Amino acid sequence: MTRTSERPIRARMAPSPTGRLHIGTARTSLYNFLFARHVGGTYVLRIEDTDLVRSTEDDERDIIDNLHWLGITWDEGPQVAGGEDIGPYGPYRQRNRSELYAAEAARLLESGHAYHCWCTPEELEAVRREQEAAKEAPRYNGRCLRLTDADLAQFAAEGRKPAIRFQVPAETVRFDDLVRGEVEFDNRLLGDFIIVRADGSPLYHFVVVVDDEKMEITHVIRGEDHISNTPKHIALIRALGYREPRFGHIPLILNADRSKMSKRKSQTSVTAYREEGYLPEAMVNFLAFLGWSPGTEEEIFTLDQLIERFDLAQVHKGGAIFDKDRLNYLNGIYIRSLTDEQLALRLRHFLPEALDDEGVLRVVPLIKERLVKLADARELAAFLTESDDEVAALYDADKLVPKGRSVADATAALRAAREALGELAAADFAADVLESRCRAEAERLGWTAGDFFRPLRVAVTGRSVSPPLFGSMELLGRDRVLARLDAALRKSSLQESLA
RNA sequence: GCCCCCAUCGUCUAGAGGCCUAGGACGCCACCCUUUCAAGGUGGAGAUCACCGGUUCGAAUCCGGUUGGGGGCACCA
Repeated sequence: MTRTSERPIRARMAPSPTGRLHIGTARTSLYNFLFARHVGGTYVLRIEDTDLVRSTEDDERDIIDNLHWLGITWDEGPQVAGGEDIGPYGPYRQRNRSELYAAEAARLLESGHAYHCWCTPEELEAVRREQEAAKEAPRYNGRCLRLTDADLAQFAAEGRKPAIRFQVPAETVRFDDLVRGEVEFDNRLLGDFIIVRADGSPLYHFVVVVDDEKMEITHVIRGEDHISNTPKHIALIRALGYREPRFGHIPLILNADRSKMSKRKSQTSVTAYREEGYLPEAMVNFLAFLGWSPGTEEEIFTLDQLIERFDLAQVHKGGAIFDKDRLNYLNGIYIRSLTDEQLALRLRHFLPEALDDEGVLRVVPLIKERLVKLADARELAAFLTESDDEVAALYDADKLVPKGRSVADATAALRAAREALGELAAADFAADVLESRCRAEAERLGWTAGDFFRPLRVAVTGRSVSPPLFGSMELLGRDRVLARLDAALRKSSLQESLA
């Protein structure tokens, strides 16, 4: 066997644009990336779009954009979705490599490693159903291996077009998996499989082998769901006279019920997490630790630190549940590690246009340590862009009145605050001034500060949970604060008179 | 059904024969701080290392079996 370890190291990610970038694909891409960068190898992006019906340019764009967003870079591949597709080992979209696959399939036909299969999908489906009913392994029965000239003439007369099927050699295949060690499989258990459809388009197991060879890939790191497919790939590699790459199968990311992470049971698209306001740094840190750990108690790592520390030998064998609580925790850590300016920049698209850049920057100190996700800023800062009427619509006695107090009490508190703050000039509407004034009022009325602040908070923000009260008042400004206090006063006096 | 893979607190994990009466983190609970909520601080509950046999003076760590879970077996990737 060729000693692949002596070839320059080349790894690849091979997403299929038949859906948004999947969390699992992102993690596999990340591990490949960390591996390639750690060893100083070359990293290649190949688009696996052999399924022309399901592949879309939108999905390719989503995948490439999100890979970039995560900070994953590559040396070869289509750099821009829908863009040019050239490079030293290009093209990198499989739809642009069909001549190559046709030629390699022809070689297999010629050498007798593959044969034409005239069975229709319906016929195959019927056989499969019979096998399942008989509790047998569902695999091809080899019918087209034993065709007579008469059969052939008949198919031709019917106008049938043949698919090309690979004849799997009866042998035991072994390989040394980079994360699992020695794996053995008896290929006699496999049925011959299709490598080219009747319409001439090639299938995954075939193209992946051809491309990995032609692109000189030395290390194939992929999800564990492919470990059972590896013997097929090795059989193909041998039949085609290719060099065998090293294989490494990483554990799967799981749904809460421990099944393979799927769209039905979990949120799997990276775009969705991005839109919720997860930071790429947090996502990368989180994903890296789903199946790998540096062997120490450190847990916060930048991409560069991950590259430095990553080692396939420390990748786990068991699958890991996607734990959103932990992602949330990490996201909070990364959000709080940003400067106010950096955070304001990232928050821009999550906040209403009505809040200008200066406005965003001014709310940041108030909401920063309250954000789990960037999108949380919308609710936290809503009181700033909502009109006084909108805020007033949120008032109700339940919120306005502190526990153990009456509506009359709340009214008294609001009135006291209204009068005290009304005496201040707009220029004096600063958090520290507002706070000392309000505390003085609370003391004068014999209220605890906490109780006294509650009606004010609801009056000013419409909510019983809000960013720090006086900072919020400062941002709102004198006129709007007083208007809201007045509105709350009307509401509570009204309720008082009704009571 | 057959084959392959896996197995430490609810979750992510440390652990590569004695350092483990199993460590950290998330989550949970309590307290502190405190104008709400957070953030932060302190403490706590939480794992007979799936089970059963071996090997060994000694096993979470090595071996075998059992059980459980997952994955694969497409003219999807």
